[in-house]
Amino acid sequence: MISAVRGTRDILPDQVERWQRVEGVARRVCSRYGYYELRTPIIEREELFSKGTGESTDIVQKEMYSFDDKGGQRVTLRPEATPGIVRAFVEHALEQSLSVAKLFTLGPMFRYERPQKGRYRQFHQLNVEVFGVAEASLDAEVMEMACTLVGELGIDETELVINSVGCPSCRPAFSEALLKALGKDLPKLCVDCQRRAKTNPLRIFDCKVEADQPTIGRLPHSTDYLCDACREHFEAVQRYLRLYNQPFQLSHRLVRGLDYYTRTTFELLSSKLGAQNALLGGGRYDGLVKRLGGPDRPGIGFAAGLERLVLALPHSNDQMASDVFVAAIGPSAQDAVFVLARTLRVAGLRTLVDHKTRSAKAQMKRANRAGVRHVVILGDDELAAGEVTIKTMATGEQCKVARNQVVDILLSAS
RNA sequence: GUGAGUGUAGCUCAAGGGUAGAGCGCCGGUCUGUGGCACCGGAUGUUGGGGGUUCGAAUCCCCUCACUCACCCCA
Repeated sequence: MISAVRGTRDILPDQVERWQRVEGVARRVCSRYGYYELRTPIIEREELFSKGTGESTDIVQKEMYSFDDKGGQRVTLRPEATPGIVRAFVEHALEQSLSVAKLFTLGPMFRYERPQKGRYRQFHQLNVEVFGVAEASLDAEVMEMACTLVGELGIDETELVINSVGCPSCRPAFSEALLKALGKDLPKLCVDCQRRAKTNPLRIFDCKVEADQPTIGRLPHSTDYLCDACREHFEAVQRYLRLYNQPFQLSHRLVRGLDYYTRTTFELLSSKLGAQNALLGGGRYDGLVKRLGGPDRPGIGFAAGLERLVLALPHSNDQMASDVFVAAIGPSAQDAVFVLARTLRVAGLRTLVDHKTRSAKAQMKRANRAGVRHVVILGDDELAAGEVTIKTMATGEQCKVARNQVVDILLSAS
Protein backbone atom coordinates (compact mmCIF):
# COMPACT_ATOMS: atom_id res chain seq x y z
CA MET A 1 0.00 0.00 0.00
CA ILE A 2 1.21 3.48 -0.83
CA SER A 3 0.43 5.84 2.01
CA ALA A 4 0.25 9.61 2.19
CA VAL A 5 3.55 11.44 2.63
CA ARG A 6 4.44 12.13 6.23
CA GLY A 7 2.83 15.25 7.60
CA THR A 8 0.25 15.39 4.81
CA ARG A 9 -3.24 14.07 5.12
CA ASP A 10 -6.46 13.46 3.27
CA ILE A 11 -9.45 15.54 4.17
CA LEU A 12 -12.16 12.91 3.87
CA PRO A 13 -15.73 13.58 2.71
CA ASP A 14 -17.14 13.64 6.24
CA GLN A 15 -14.73 16.46 7.13
CA VAL A 16 -15.11 18.55 4.01
CA GLU A 17 -18.28 20.28 5.19
CA ARG A 18 -16.34 21.71 8.15
CA TRP A 19 -13.62 22.98 5.84
CA GLN A 20 -16.10 24.58 3.50
CA ARG A 21 -17.77 26.26 6.46
CA VAL A 22 -14.46 27.76 7.56
CA GLU A 23 -13.53 28.85 4.05
CA GLY A 24 -16.98 30.29 3.42
CA VAL A 25 -17.02 32.35 6.60
CA ALA A 26 -13.47 33.53 5.89
CA ARG A 27 -14.39 34.74 2.41
CA ARG A 28 -17.57 36.44 3.57
CA VAL A 29 -15.95 38.22 6.52
CA CYS A 30 -13.00 39.39 4.44
CA SER A 31 -15.32 40.69 1.77
CA ARG A 32 -17.35 42.62 4.33
CA TYR A 33 -14.22 44.39 5.51
CA GLY A 34 -13.28 45.39 1.97
CA TYR A 35 -10.73 42.72 1.10
CA TYR A 36 -10.28 41.17 -2.33
CA GLU A 37 -9.17 37.61 -2.88
CA LEU A 38 -5.82 37.07 -4.56
CA ARG A 39 -4.29 33.73 -5.54
CA THR A 40 -0.57 33.37 -5.90
CA PRO A 41 1.52 30.36 -6.98
CA ILE A 42 2.49 27.66 -4.53
CA ILE A 43 6.06 27.64 -5.84
CA GLU A 44 8.20 30.74 -5.75
CA ARG A 45 11.90 31.47 -6.19
CA GLU A 46 13.77 30.49 -3.05
CA GLU A 47 15.24 33.96 -2.67
CA LEU A 48 11.78 35.43 -2.13
CA PHE A 49 11.68 33.70 1.24
CA SER A 50 15.32 34.09 2.22
CA LYS A 51 14.91 37.84 1.63
CA GLY A 52 11.32 38.19 2.75
CA THR A 53 10.76 35.78 5.60
CA GLY A 54 14.32 36.32 6.74
CA GLU A 55 17.59 34.44 6.60
CA SER A 56 17.78 34.04 10.37
CA THR A 57 14.37 32.40 10.79
CA ASP A 58 13.92 28.70 11.45
CA ILE A 59 11.59 28.56 8.47
CA VAL A 60 14.32 29.56 6.04
CA GLN A 61 17.16 27.81 7.82
CA LYS A 62 15.66 24.37 8.14
CA GLU A 63 12.02 24.04 7.14
CA MET A 64 11.74 24.83 3.45
CA TYR A 65 10.92 22.37 0.69
CA SER A 66 13.41 23.67 -1.87
CA PHE A 67 14.68 22.04 -5.04
CA ASP A 68 16.16 22.78 -8.44
CA ASP A 69 13.62 22.43 -11.22
CA LYS A 70 14.49 20.87 -14.57
CA GLY A 71 15.70 24.22 -15.85
CA GLY A 72 18.10 24.57 -12.92
CA GLN A 73 16.07 27.25 -11.17
CA ARG A 74 16.04 27.16 -7.38
CA VAL A 75 12.41 27.07 -6.28
CA THR A 76 10.57 26.60 -2.97
CA LEU A 77 7.16 25.33 -1.96
CA ARG A 78 5.91 28.40 -0.10
CA PRO A 79 6.27 28.08 3.70
CA GLU A 80 4.13 31.17 4.23
CA ALA A 81 2.07 33.41 1.99
CA THR A 82 3.07 36.95 2.86
CA PRO A 83 6.21 37.22 0.69
CA GLY A 84 4.31 35.90 -2.35
CA ILE A 85 1.51 38.39 -1.82
CA VAL A 86 4.01 41.21 -1.48
CA ARG A 87 5.71 40.04 -4.66
CA ALA A 88 2.42 40.07 -6.53
CA PHE A 89 1.56 43.49 -5.11
CA VAL A 90 4.87 44.86 -6.37
CA GLU A 91 5.04 42.92 -9.64
CA HIS A 92 1.60 44.05 -10.78
CA ALA A 93 1.79 47.53 -9.24
CA LEU A 94 -1.46 46.79 -7.48
CA GLU A 95 -1.48 50.06 -5.56
CA GLN A 96 -2.10 51.74 -8.91
CA SER A 97 -5.16 49.66 -9.72
CA LEU A 98 -6.70 49.08 -6.32
CA SER A 99 -8.12 51.98 -4.36
CA VAL A 100 -7.05 50.32 -1.11
CA ALA A 101 -4.72 47.34 -1.20
CA LYS A 102 -6.61 44.98 1.12
CA LEU A 103 -5.96 41.43 0.00
CA PHE A 104 -6.59 37.92 1.25
CA THR A 105 -5.67 34.47 0.06
CA LEU A 106 -6.45 30.89 1.05
CA GLY A 107 -4.28 27.90 0.31
CA PRO A 108 -1.66 25.31 1.22
CA MET A 109 1.74 26.01 2.77
CA PHE A 110 4.65 23.64 3.26
CA ARG A 111 7.14 23.35 6.09
CA TYR A 112 9.41 20.41 6.82
CA GLU A 113 8.66 19.98 10.53
CA ARG A 114 7.92 17.06 12.80
CA PRO A 115 4.14 16.66 12.70
CA GLN A 116 2.06 16.94 15.85
CA LYS A 117 -1.42 18.04 16.87
CA GLY A 118 -2.31 21.12 14.84
CA ARG A 119 0.95 21.04 12.91
CA TYR A 120 1.47 19.43 9.53
CA ARG A 121 4.00 19.58 6.71
CA GLN A 122 1.31 20.59 4.28
CA PHE A 123 -1.11 22.90 6.05
CA HIS A 124 -3.52 25.59 4.98
CA GLN A 125 -3.76 29.23 5.85
CA LEU A 126 -6.00 32.20 5.39
CA ASN A 127 -3.75 35.22 4.85
CA VAL A 128 -4.98 38.77 5.17
CA GLU A 129 -2.75 41.71 4.20
CA VAL A 130 -3.10 45.46 3.87
CA PHE A 131 -0.53 47.65 2.12
CA GLY A 132 -0.09 51.39 2.30
CA VAL A 133 -1.82 52.27 5.56
CA ALA A 134 0.33 53.13 8.58
CA GLU A 135 -2.40 54.34 10.95
CA ALA A 136 -2.97 52.52 14.23
CA SER A 137 -6.70 52.39 13.63
CA LEU A 138 -6.03 49.84 10.89
CA ASP A 139 -4.03 47.63 13.27
CA ALA A 140 -7.06 47.54 15.52
CA GLU A 141 -9.46 46.92 12.63
CA VAL A 142 -7.39 43.98 11.41
CA MET A 143 -7.35 42.41 14.88
CA GLU A 144 -11.03 43.08 15.42
CA MET A 145 -11.80 41.42 12.07
CA ALA A 146 -9.72 38.39 12.97
CA CYS A 147 -11.66 38.01 16.22
CA THR A 148 -14.98 38.51 14.47
CA LEU A 149 -14.12 35.81 11.96
CA VAL A 150 -13.26 33.34 14.67
CA GLY A 151 -16.35 34.32 16.61
CA GLU A 152 -18.61 33.77 13.61
CA LEU A 153 -17.24 30.27 13.33
CA GLY A 154 -18.59 29.64 16.81
CA ILE A 155 -15.13 29.21 18.32
CA ASP A 156 -14.98 30.37 21.92
CA GLU A 157 -12.40 30.30 24.69
CA THR A 158 -10.02 32.48 22.74
CA GLU A 159 -7.70 35.23 23.85
CA LEU A 160 -6.20 38.07 21.84
CA VAL A 161 -2.69 38.93 22.96
CA ILE A 162 -0.77 41.90 21.60
CA ASN A 163 2.65 43.45 21.90
CA SER A 164 4.88 45.95 20.18
CA VAL A 165 8.36 44.93 19.08
CA GLY A 166 9.37 48.44 18.02
CA CYS A 167 10.99 49.50 14.79
CA PRO A 168 14.51 49.46 13.33
CA SER A 169 15.30 52.72 15.12
CA CYS A 170 14.38 51.61 18.65
CA ARG A 171 14.80 47.84 18.61
CA PRO A 172 18.62 47.75 18.63
CA ALA A 173 18.64 49.70 21.90
CA PHE A 174 16.21 47.20 23.39
CA SER A 175 18.24 44.19 22.27
CA GLU A 176 21.27 45.78 23.84
CA ALA A 177 19.36 46.45 27.06
CA LEU A 178 18.24 42.84 27.13
CA LEU A 179 21.75 41.49 26.85
CA LYS A 180 22.98 43.96 29.44
CA ALA A 181 20.21 42.97 31.86
CA LEU A 182 21.01 39.31 31.36
CA GLY A 183 24.65 39.96 32.03
CA LYS A 184 26.16 37.20 34.13
CA ASP A 185 22.87 35.29 34.19
CA LEU A 186 23.13 34.43 30.51
CA PRO A 187 25.31 31.31 31.00
CA LYS A 188 22.69 29.98 33.42
CA LEU A 189 19.98 29.94 30.77
CA CYS A 190 19.23 26.95 28.54
CA VAL A 191 21.27 26.27 25.40
CA ASP A 192 18.49 27.54 23.17
CA CYS A 193 18.51 30.87 24.98
CA GLN A 194 22.29 31.12 24.60
CA ARG A 195 21.78 30.71 20.89
CA ARG A 196 18.93 33.21 20.81
CA ALA A 197 21.09 35.77 22.62
CA LYS A 198 23.38 35.73 19.62
CA THR A 199 20.84 35.54 16.78
CA ASN A 200 17.76 37.41 18.02
CA PRO A 201 17.72 38.32 21.72
CA LEU A 202 13.99 39.12 21.66
CA ARG A 203 13.21 35.49 21.15
CA ILE A 204 14.47 34.65 24.63
CA PHE A 205 10.94 35.59 25.69
CA ASP A 206 9.70 32.53 23.81
CA CYS A 207 11.54 30.21 26.18
CA LYS A 208 9.39 27.79 28.12
CA VAL A 209 12.11 26.14 30.20
CA GLU A 210 10.96 26.27 33.82
CA ALA A 211 14.38 27.03 35.28
CA ASP A 212 14.82 30.05 33.02
CA GLN A 213 11.58 31.74 33.98
CA PRO A 214 12.78 33.66 37.07
CA THR A 215 15.60 35.22 35.06
CA ILE A 216 13.36 36.01 32.10
CA GLY A 217 10.79 37.51 34.42
CA ARG A 218 13.33 40.14 35.51
CA LEU A 219 14.17 41.25 31.98
CA PRO A 220 13.04 44.65 30.69
CA HIS A 221 10.07 44.88 28.34
CA SER A 222 10.19 45.95 24.72
CA THR A 223 7.44 48.45 25.41
CA ASP A 224 9.73 50.29 27.84
CA TYR A 225 12.22 50.95 25.06
CA LEU A 226 9.93 52.06 22.24
CA CYS A 227 10.80 55.29 20.49
CA ASP A 228 8.22 58.07 20.76
CA ALA A 229 6.58 57.26 17.44
CA CYS A 230 6.29 53.54 18.25
CA ARG A 231 4.96 54.20 21.72
CA GLU A 232 2.31 56.58 20.44
CA HIS A 233 1.34 54.06 17.79
CA PHE A 234 1.01 51.25 20.32
CA GLU A 235 -1.07 53.38 22.67
CA ALA A 236 -3.33 54.36 19.80
CA VAL A 237 -3.78 50.71 18.82
CA GLN A 238 -4.97 49.92 22.33
CA ARG A 239 -7.26 52.92 22.36
CA TYR A 240 -8.92 51.77 19.11
CA LEU A 241 -9.28 48.22 20.39
CA ARG A 242 -11.16 49.60 23.38
CA LEU A 243 -13.26 51.68 21.01
CA TYR A 244 -14.25 48.42 19.28
CA ASN A 245 -14.92 46.79 22.66
CA GLN A 246 -12.36 44.22 21.66
CA PRO A 247 -10.83 42.57 24.75
CA PHE A 248 -7.08 41.94 24.62
CA GLN A 249 -4.14 41.03 26.80
CA LEU A 250 -0.81 42.80 26.69
CA SER A 251 2.03 40.34 26.56
CA HIS A 252 5.58 41.62 26.49
CA ARG A 253 6.61 38.02 25.81
CA LEU A 254 4.86 37.86 22.46
CA VAL A 255 7.77 38.01 20.05
CA ARG A 256 7.15 36.34 16.76
CA GLY A 257 9.51 34.19 14.77
CA LEU A 258 9.59 36.07 11.50
CA ASP A 259 12.17 38.75 10.87
CA TYR A 260 9.97 41.34 9.23
CA TYR A 261 7.66 42.34 12.07
CA THR A 262 7.66 45.93 13.28
CA ARG A 263 5.58 47.59 15.96
CA THR A 264 2.35 45.66 16.50
CA THR A 265 2.41 41.87 16.87
CA PHE A 266 -0.56 39.77 17.91
CA GLU A 267 -1.86 36.24 18.26
CA LEU A 268 -5.27 34.78 18.88
CA LEU A 269 -4.90 31.79 21.19
CA SER A 270 -7.30 28.94 21.82
CA SER A 271 -7.47 26.75 24.88
CA LYS A 272 -8.63 23.79 22.80
CA LEU A 273 -5.63 23.12 20.61
CA GLY A 274 -2.93 21.51 22.73
CA ALA A 275 0.62 22.78 22.50
CA GLN A 276 0.13 24.51 19.14
CA ASN A 277 -2.37 26.94 20.55
CA ALA A 278 -2.26 29.85 18.10
CA LEU A 279 -5.30 30.02 15.84
CA LEU A 280 -3.80 32.95 14.00
CA GLY A 281 -0.90 35.32 14.32
CA GLY A 282 0.41 38.39 12.62
CA GLY A 283 1.55 41.92 12.88
CA ARG A 284 2.84 44.98 11.13
CA TYR A 285 5.71 44.71 8.64
CA ASP A 286 6.45 48.24 7.57
CA GLY A 287 9.77 47.59 5.82
CA LEU A 288 8.93 44.41 3.90
CA VAL A 289 7.51 45.83 0.67
CA LYS A 290 10.57 47.97 0.17
CA ARG A 291 12.92 45.12 1.06
CA LEU A 292 11.35 43.05 -1.69
CA GLY A 293 11.98 45.72 -4.28
CA GLY A 294 8.75 47.68 -4.08
CA PRO A 295 7.89 51.21 -3.00
CA ASP A 296 8.32 52.08 0.68
CA ARG A 297 4.85 51.14 1.86
CA PRO A 298 3.77 50.01 5.29
CA GLY A 299 2.04 46.64 5.65
CA ILE A 300 0.11 44.64 8.18
CA GLY A 301 -1.49 41.23 8.13
CA PHE A 302 -2.06 37.91 9.74
CA ALA A 303 -2.19 34.23 8.92
CA ALA A 304 -4.82 31.89 10.34
CA GLY A 305 -4.26 28.13 10.41
CA LEU A 306 -7.23 26.45 8.77
CA GLU A 307 -6.44 23.06 10.33
CA ARG A 308 -6.50 24.76 13.72
CA LEU A 309 -9.76 26.57 13.02
CA VAL A 310 -11.34 23.30 11.89
CA LEU A 311 -9.97 21.62 15.02
CA ALA A 312 -11.41 24.29 17.29
CA LEU A 313 -14.75 24.38 15.49
CA PRO A 314 -17.63 23.24 17.65
CA HIS A 315 -18.82 19.78 16.68
CA SER A 316 -22.01 19.63 14.73
CA ASN A 317 -24.13 16.79 13.50
CA ASP A 318 -24.18 17.74 9.85
CA GLN A 319 -23.82 14.66 7.80
CA MET A 320 -23.53 13.85 4.17
CA ALA A 321 -27.05 13.58 2.84
CA SER A 322 -28.88 13.41 -0.44
CA ASP A 323 -32.51 14.36 -1.03
CA VAL A 324 -33.98 11.45 -2.93
CA PHE A 325 -33.32 7.79 -3.67
CA VAL A 326 -35.04 6.35 -6.72
CA ALA A 327 -35.68 2.65 -6.27
CA ALA A 328 -36.42 0.25 -9.08
CA ILE A 329 -38.51 -2.78 -8.33
CA GLY A 330 -38.11 -5.43 -10.95
CA PRO A 331 -35.89 -5.24 -14.06
CA SER A 332 -38.53 -3.58 -16.22
CA ALA A 333 -38.42 -0.42 -14.13
CA GLN A 334 -34.67 0.01 -14.35
CA ASP A 335 -34.56 2.27 -17.42
CA ALA A 336 -37.42 4.41 -16.15
CA VAL A 337 -35.54 4.90 -12.87
CA PHE A 338 -32.45 6.18 -14.65
CA VAL A 339 -34.49 8.62 -16.68
CA LEU A 340 -36.43 9.83 -13.64
CA ALA A 341 -33.22 10.26 -11.66
CA ARG A 342 -31.86 12.46 -14.39
CA THR A 343 -35.01 14.57 -14.38
CA LEU A 344 -34.78 15.06 -10.61
CA ARG A 345 -31.11 16.01 -10.86
CA VAL A 346 -31.82 18.58 -13.55
CA ALA A 347 -34.39 20.04 -11.18
CA GLY A 348 -31.65 20.42 -8.57
CA LEU A 349 -32.43 17.53 -6.25
CA ARG A 350 -29.54 15.48 -4.88
CA THR A 351 -30.57 12.12 -6.21
CA LEU A 352 -29.21 8.60 -5.78
CA VAL A 353 -29.94 5.47 -7.77
CA ASP A 354 -28.58 1.96 -7.46
CA HIS A 355 -26.76 0.78 -10.55
CA LYS A 356 -26.81 -2.80 -9.31
CA THR A 357 -30.06 -4.69 -9.47
CA ARG A 358 -31.10 -5.23 -5.88
CA SER A 359 -34.19 -6.26 -4.03
CA ALA A 360 -36.63 -3.59 -2.90
CA LYS A 361 -35.54 -4.26 0.65
CA ALA A 362 -31.90 -3.81 -0.14
CA GLN A 363 -32.57 -0.56 -1.92
CA MET A 364 -34.68 0.74 0.97
CA LYS A 365 -31.88 -0.14 3.33
CA ARG A 366 -29.40 1.81 1.23
CA ALA A 367 -31.75 4.75 0.97
CA ASN A 368 -32.09 4.75 4.73
CA ARG A 369 -28.35 4.70 5.28
CA ALA A 370 -27.84 7.45 2.75
CA GLY A 371 -30.12 9.59 4.89
CA VAL A 372 -32.44 10.66 2.09
CA ARG A 373 -35.68 12.38 2.96
CA HIS A 374 -37.75 10.63 0.27
CA VAL A 375 -37.65 7.44 -1.73
CA VAL A 376 -39.33 7.34 -5.12
CA ILE A 377 -40.43 3.82 -5.97
CA LEU A 378 -40.97 2.62 -9.51
CA GLY A 379 -42.23 -0.90 -10.17
CA ASP A 380 -44.52 -2.69 -12.58
CA ASP A 381 -47.65 -1.28 -10.94
CA GLU A 382 -46.45 2.30 -11.16
CA LEU A 383 -45.19 1.87 -14.71
CA ALA A 384 -48.55 0.55 -15.83
CA ALA A 385 -50.44 3.38 -14.13
CA GLY A 386 -48.06 6.17 -15.15
CA GLU A 387 -47.43 6.91 -11.49
CA VAL A 388 -44.68 6.70 -8.89
CA THR A 389 -44.80 5.95 -5.20
CA ILE A 390 -43.22 8.56 -2.93
CA LYS A 391 -42.25 7.40 0.51
CA THR A 392 -41.35 9.89 3.23
CA MET A 393 -38.67 8.16 5.27
CA ALA A 394 -39.13 10.01 8.53
CA THR A 395 -42.79 9.07 8.86
CA GLY A 396 -42.99 5.96 6.71
CA GLU A 397 -45.99 7.41 4.89
CA GLN A 398 -46.26 6.86 1.18
CA CYS A 399 -48.54 7.96 -1.60
CA LYS A 400 -48.90 7.52 -5.33
CA VAL A 401 -48.64 10.51 -7.61
CA ALA A 402 -48.63 11.04 -11.36
CA ARG A 403 -45.20 10.86 -12.99
CA ASN A 404 -45.36 14.46 -14.21
CA GLN A 405 -45.94 15.79 -10.69
CA VAL A 406 -42.98 14.15 -8.99
CA VAL A 407 -40.55 17.02 -9.42
CA ASP A 408 -42.91 19.67 -8.08
CA ILE A 409 -43.94 17.60 -5.11
CA LEU A 410 -40.38 16.73 -4.12
CA LEU A 411 -39.15 20.27 -4.59
CA SER A 412 -41.83 21.67 -2.34
CA ALA A 413 -41.24 18.93 0.21
CA SER A 414 -37.50 19.49 0.53
C1' G B 1 16.62 17.35 14.75
C1' U B 2 15.36 15.19 20.23
C1' G B 3 12.15 12.33 23.66
C1' A B 4 8.05 9.24 25.11
C1' G B 5 3.85 6.22 23.79
C1' U B 6 1.28 3.22 20.15
C1' G B 7 0.96 -0.12 15.57
C1' U B 8 -3.84 -6.89 15.31
C1' A B 9 -10.39 -6.93 10.25
C1' G B 10 -13.15 -0.78 7.25
C1' C B 11 -13.46 1.40 12.73
C1' U B 12 -12.72 0.65 18.28
C1' C B 13 -10.07 -2.94 20.70
C1' A B 14 -9.07 -8.38 22.99
C1' A B 15 -5.70 -12.46 22.83
C1' G B 16 1.45 -11.65 26.59
C1' G B 17 4.96 -18.62 23.35
C1' G B 18 0.56 -23.61 21.23
C1' U B 19 -5.64 -23.36 15.56
C1' A B 20 -5.99 -14.91 15.33
C1' G B 21 -11.12 -13.11 18.24
C1' A B 22 -15.24 -9.61 19.88
C1' G B 23 -18.27 -5.27 19.27
C1' C B 24 -19.62 -1.82 15.67
C1' G B 25 -19.77 -1.34 10.40
C1' C B 26 -20.41 -3.95 5.58
C1' C B 27 -23.21 -7.82 2.43
C1' G B 28 -27.32 -11.13 2.51
C1' G B 29 -31.59 -13.83 4.67
C1' U B 30 -36.07 -14.36 7.91
C1' C B 31 -39.72 -10.39 4.91
C1' U B 32 -39.87 -13.18 -3.55
C1' G B 33 -42.88 -4.65 -3.72
C1' U B 34 -40.55 -1.45 1.33
C1' G B 35 -35.66 1.18 5.66
C1' G B 36 -35.00 1.85 11.12
C1' C B 37 -36.05 -2.92 15.68
C1' A B 38 -35.07 -8.15 16.40
C1' C B 39 -33.04 -12.84 15.08
C1' C B 40 -29.89 -15.82 11.67
C1' G B 41 -25.95 -16.33 8.24
C1' G B 42 -21.61 -14.44 5.35
C1' A B 43 -17.09 -11.84 3.67
C1' U B 44 -12.61 -9.30 5.23
C1' G B 45 -6.22 -9.96 8.28
C1' U B 46 0.80 -11.23 4.89
C1' U B 47 -1.04 -9.22 13.45
C1' G B 48 3.05 -2.06 9.94
C1' G B 49 7.71 -4.13 7.34
C1' G B 50 12.46 -6.93 7.74
C1' G B 51 15.64 -10.02 10.47
C1' G B 52 16.69 -13.11 14.86
C1' U B 53 15.57 -16.71 19.15
C1' U B 54 12.31 -21.19 19.29
C1' C B 55 9.80 -27.58 17.60
C1' G B 56 6.36 -23.38 17.37
C1' A B 57 6.18 -15.91 17.54
C1' A B 58 0.63 -11.31 17.18
C1' U B 59 3.26 -12.55 21.86
C1' C B 60 10.44 -12.49 23.34
C1' C B 61 14.99 -9.71 21.04
C1' C B 62 17.20 -6.33 17.22
C1' C B 63 16.52 -3.02 13.09
C1' U B 64 13.23 -0.14 10.28
C1' C B 65 8.79 2.51 8.93
C1' A B 66 4.37 4.94 10.28
C1' C B 67 1.05 7.26 13.66
C1' U B 68 0.20 10.10 18.29
C1' C B 69 1.79 13.55 21.89
C1' A B 70 5.56 16.70 23.67
C1' C B 71 10.33 19.54 22.89
C1' C B 72 11.77 22.81 19.10
C1' C B 73 9.12 26.11 16.04
C1' C B 74 4.83 28.20 14.54
C1' A B 75 -0.72 28.74 11.60
